[in-house]
Amino acid sequence: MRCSSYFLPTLKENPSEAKVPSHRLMLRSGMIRMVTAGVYNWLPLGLRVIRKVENIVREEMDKAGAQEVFMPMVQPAELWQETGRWDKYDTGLLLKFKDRHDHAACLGPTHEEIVTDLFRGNVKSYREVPVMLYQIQTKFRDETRPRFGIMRGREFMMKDCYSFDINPENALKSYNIMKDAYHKIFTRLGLDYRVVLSDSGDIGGDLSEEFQVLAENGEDDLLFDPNGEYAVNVEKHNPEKCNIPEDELQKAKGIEVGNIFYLGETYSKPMKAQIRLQDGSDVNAFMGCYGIGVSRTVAAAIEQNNDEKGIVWSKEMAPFNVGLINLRIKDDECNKVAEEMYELMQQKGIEVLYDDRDENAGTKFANMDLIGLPWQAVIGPKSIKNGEIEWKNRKTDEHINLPIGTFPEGI
RNA sequence: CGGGGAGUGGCGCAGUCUGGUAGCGCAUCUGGUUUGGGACCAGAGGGUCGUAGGUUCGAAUCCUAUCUCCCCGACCA
Repeated sequence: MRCSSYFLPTLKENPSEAKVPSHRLMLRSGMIRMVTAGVYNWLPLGLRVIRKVENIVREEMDKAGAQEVFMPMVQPAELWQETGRWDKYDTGLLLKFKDRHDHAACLGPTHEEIVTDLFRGNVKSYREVPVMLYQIQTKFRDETRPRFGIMRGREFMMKDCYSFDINPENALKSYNIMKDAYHKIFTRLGLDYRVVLSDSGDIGGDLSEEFQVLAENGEDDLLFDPNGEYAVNVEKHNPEKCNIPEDELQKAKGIEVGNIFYLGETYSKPMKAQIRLQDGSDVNAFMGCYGIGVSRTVAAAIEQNNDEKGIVWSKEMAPFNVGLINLRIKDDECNKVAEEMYELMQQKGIEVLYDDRDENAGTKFANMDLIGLPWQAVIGPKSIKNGEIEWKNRKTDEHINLPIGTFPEGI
């Protein structure tokens, strides 16, 4: 992609409304723009990062045996009335409205009702389970106080997965398969995270764990013992069940990027989602649900990886692998080398953002540092007269000169 | 929802107390000089001050209402 034709509106100054690094940097680097409180446009650069996260999530979900579906954003009131959640959320996050037939509906904040309805209408036999269905989709929760950019938005991108089994034992197997997949996902994304026990809240069920990215600006308070025996969200902390002395517990702030719930019959019972067993009897499906805040994960990664110059992307999440900087767009030699390198990288499948604008060196460096691609390839008269290109590692700030047409290791 | 702060060209802000119809930096456009860390010179365009009422000869400035955004708290499958 060429900067000269890329829709990438960067900001030199900090927008006044952005108080945390991720929000500030996402606005400045041209990843997002706010439409209204908690609702954002994702611009091309930001969307590329979202897609990277989505693809990793998708790969690991598929490997774990889950199957991708796509459920509706608009959900009829009836299904929510079946579980009692229509009235329960009357004061809160459900954004309700009526269609032209005066039919009550809501924007989906989560999909337990929808997926349970899908399951009960189409799965009847123990032979057909376990079933794990997931989607990556926009959610809407009418939060009373959206904040920190997309960290707590009202509309956001989420991966939600649901499992169905014939008994608690099998359901826990599904739960653990998902837990394992989550470890793989957050490890691949290069995030420093902890798994903590959490309160199930309104979703119900009796076992839930959260995947928390450690960050100063996290909204959740965590407690864990250094040996890893005990780790909780403070809302779940129970001194009686904790063998560790209070003063030996470590405290940390976390951003909840994923959570997994064992639901049991919470939804299948009121919605009569039953499975016929070998002996001809029917049992309620034992369910689990598993969420990952895809857009929030992007913010969490930035909270954890930034410096005074801007974002520092991991290889897996970076919107492009390389930022190619041509310092002298009007110099024939520089231009020739830059164009050749741009072509070569594309041929090699290296995703490259080519700054081909007629700007000052300082502007280009500052912009590329802000965007935070893992590598910068700098083409200027100094290096090409030796037949070399200067490569800069954004994270380590190491500079190395390599012959034109070659690449640093690990790119 | 309670408390606090703020709305003035695209962005960041000054002006408001002590009314006299708007200013600065960045960005944008034109021309030129530049080009290894957000360069310089000259010129140009762009706002009627969140919105609605009111007071006044006159309102960005005073009064009332309202909308929006941000922060703290409560809330947050």
